[in-house]
Amino acid sequence: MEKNDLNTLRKIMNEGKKEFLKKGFKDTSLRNIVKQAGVTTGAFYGYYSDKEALFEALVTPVVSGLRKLFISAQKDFNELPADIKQKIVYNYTSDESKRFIAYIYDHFDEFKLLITCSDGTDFSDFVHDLVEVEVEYTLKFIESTGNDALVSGRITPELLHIISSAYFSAVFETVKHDMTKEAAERYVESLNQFFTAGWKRILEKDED
Amino acid sequence: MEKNDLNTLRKIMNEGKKEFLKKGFKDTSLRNIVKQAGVTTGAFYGYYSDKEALFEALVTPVVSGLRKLFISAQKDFNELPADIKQKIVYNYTSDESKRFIAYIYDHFDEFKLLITCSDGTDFSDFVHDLVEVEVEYTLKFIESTGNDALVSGRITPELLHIISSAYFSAVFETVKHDMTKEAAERYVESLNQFFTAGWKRILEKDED
Amino acid sequence: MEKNDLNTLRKIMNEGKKEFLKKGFKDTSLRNIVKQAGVTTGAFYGYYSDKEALFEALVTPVVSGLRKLFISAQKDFNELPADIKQKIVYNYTSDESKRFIAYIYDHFDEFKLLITCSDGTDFSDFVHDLVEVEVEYTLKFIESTGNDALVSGRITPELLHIISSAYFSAVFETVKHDMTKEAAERYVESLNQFFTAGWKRILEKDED
Amino acid sequence: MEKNDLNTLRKIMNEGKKEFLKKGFKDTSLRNIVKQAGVTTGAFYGYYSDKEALFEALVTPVVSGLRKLFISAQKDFNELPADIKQKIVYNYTSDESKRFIAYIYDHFDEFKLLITCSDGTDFSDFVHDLVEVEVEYTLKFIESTGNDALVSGRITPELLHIISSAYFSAVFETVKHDMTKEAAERYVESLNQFFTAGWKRILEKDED
DNA sequence: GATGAATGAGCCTTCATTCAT
DNA sequence: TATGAATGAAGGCTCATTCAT
Repeated sequence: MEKNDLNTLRKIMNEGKKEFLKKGFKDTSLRNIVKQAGVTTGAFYGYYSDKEALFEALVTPVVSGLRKLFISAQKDFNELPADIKQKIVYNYTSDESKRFIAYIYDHFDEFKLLITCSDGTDFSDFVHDLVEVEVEYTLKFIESTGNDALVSGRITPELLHIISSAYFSAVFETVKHDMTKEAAERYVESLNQFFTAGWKRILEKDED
Repeated sequence: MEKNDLNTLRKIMNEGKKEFLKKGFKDTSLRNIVKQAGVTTGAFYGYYSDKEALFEALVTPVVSGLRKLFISAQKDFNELPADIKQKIVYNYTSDESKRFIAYIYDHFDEFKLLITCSDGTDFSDFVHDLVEVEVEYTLKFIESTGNDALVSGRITPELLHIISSAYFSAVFETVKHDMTKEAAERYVESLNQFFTAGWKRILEKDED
Repeated sequence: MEKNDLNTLRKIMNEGKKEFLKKGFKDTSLRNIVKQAGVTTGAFYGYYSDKEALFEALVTPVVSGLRKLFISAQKDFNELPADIKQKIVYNYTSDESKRFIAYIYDHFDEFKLLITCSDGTDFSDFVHDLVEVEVEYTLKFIESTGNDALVSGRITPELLHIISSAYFSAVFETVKHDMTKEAAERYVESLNQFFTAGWKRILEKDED
Repeated sequence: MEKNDLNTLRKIMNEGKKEFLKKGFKDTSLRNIVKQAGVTTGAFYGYYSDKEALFEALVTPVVSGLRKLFISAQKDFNELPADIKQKIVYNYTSDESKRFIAYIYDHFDEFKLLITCSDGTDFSDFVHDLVEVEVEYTLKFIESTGNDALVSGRITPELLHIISSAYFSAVFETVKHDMTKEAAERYVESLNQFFTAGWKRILEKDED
């Protein structure tokens, strides 16, 4: 029984993933999943309450995994003394990016699902979540270092949101384009340099 | 009613737009469009070959309009002497952005359609086109100014692609979030400063 | 077109009626109706919003027809002078019954549907409606003739309800058992005599 | 839990009763019963062959209990000398009714099941049985007392059936409406007076 | 006795599209 | 041009029941 249970569930998950990847959430039919998996619709509903529940099951672990990874990195950094933060912020970002990319490439299919095939699910803009976390911690960082960008109005939360969105969009382009992990690392490194310059520019006083 | 009868096509387009905006391309049913428009399915098929053709008709003009605007700006700039280009590049970008934003806000619904409701159509990533144009012209710019970023491998087309994607994603966040035109202009201005810094950083020699 | 329209609708109604009659509302499947009717599911939904809508369409005309007939008879009687009412009440009932039975037998299938096959629909206790009308008018009759049965508490609305239910149940037994119209008339006539005696008994003073 | 584990059968019966009462036989799903009962489908099928078998088990004891009670009362009465029967028939009915009501209220849920939730089962008109018994004994009574109602054709078995149906319908309205036992007793007493008058009327010679 | 995964036919309903008029 | 009835495949999902363990 144990063996068979795992098999059916595994088959459903595997084929579900494949189908979602191939056609996207909305155009994937349950019937097709179970047919490909060689099981019946009834069997499916023994495991999941509906199509979205399967998608969720496929994707939730990595969503919260990434989120946890990301938040803990932000938290750890945030708890450092202000002067240290100031000094290491860009290097820290670089290290963090590497772990971020590593995590993504350890669960590539799932991120592909999230980025490319999630329309019609609750995950259709999961990036938004990350953006919000980043914005939150960026605000904390700016405040804690005594930077005047916020109080002067040079930066607003909305602007941070937009910049952050730009950043994550760029990062997930690696997934959209099926880059190799190595390429992704290289590009994100460059991207970081690019963004670092940007951050420096808007965190420092205007000199237009 | 007489006046209303006059334009079946207009009614289809209006209601189609409304429905697509409300539910997205895939979840919009043709029957609902024609019902709302007060016409029949048969009438619809007199104008469009299918549901996607209507979406296309709604969106194609602004897609190519923006594309044309964008390309001509890039072309005009590209045809300037290298030293001039070098000097004015960032100001030029700023002006171009304003026209870009103006165009978007003159056709806000259509861009909303493209950004938010196009999943399932050929326009699901229409930004890609713009990115490619930008990459193409950025390459030309770099080459024509004798910058060594490309030959040194510091920059690759893929990296340009990613940065460009980031930029356009950010720009279209204004649409996603229903910003006012004025807010959008402000944010994109800031965004430009941010990206300008980035460009400077990666176009200049490494100094890590 | 007219001819075909009528045919499809008629076929759906006819076969729907047959199927409902054969299996009852809940056990009748739409698929079977349309299959028997030689049309498609899509065609069905052009006419009715769902299975219950078809049942309703089949049955509503006679439900309200009978109700109207019944109410108007009750009203007419109720508007007579009290002494006349007193005198003719039982004969009046007899005449009314005949028209009632006539109406039922003019729409026998529909009443069979209502009595035997309506479980799961809003008509599952349509008799209740008739009972309430009868109770309402019986109360008026008792009051208007100065009878003390109500004020003395010898009769209550609940008791009237029960007796009325008994009466209509009995009447519709004719349908349940597929009696001929002639048999039905005879039985209801006897039933009326039976109930008349009962009414006399409880409307008159207790003499236990 | 230990105690709870002790009686799988009881749990099935309890939850089955609850579910049938809540949704009716057809709309009750076996899966839901076993889920509520905290047992498995397999366990269920160890006790009952199918869903209807459970319903039957729930309801059969009281059906035959009532039947037995009813038949024995009828038999006892029937075995009395004709002249005695004649004299006491209506009082006898009254006493019998009390025991009848008592029995119903001792098994209220089961009767509710029978009256309100049995559609789709063989018990959907369990009253029929009682009616037939009553008709049978009424015929015997009429014959044994030498009444000419039958031979004269004034009364027929079908008429008896209808009147009997009316009576039992009325009695079970108490269950349909969740009357208290006391109210039920009162109403049935009134009902008996009502029906007694009716019986007298049709057993005696016509005098219209 | 009991498990509970699996069956698979069946349910109602929606859809883009066609076509005779 | 326009009608709108009809198509019929496909959708997600539920169900009583079985059976290997």
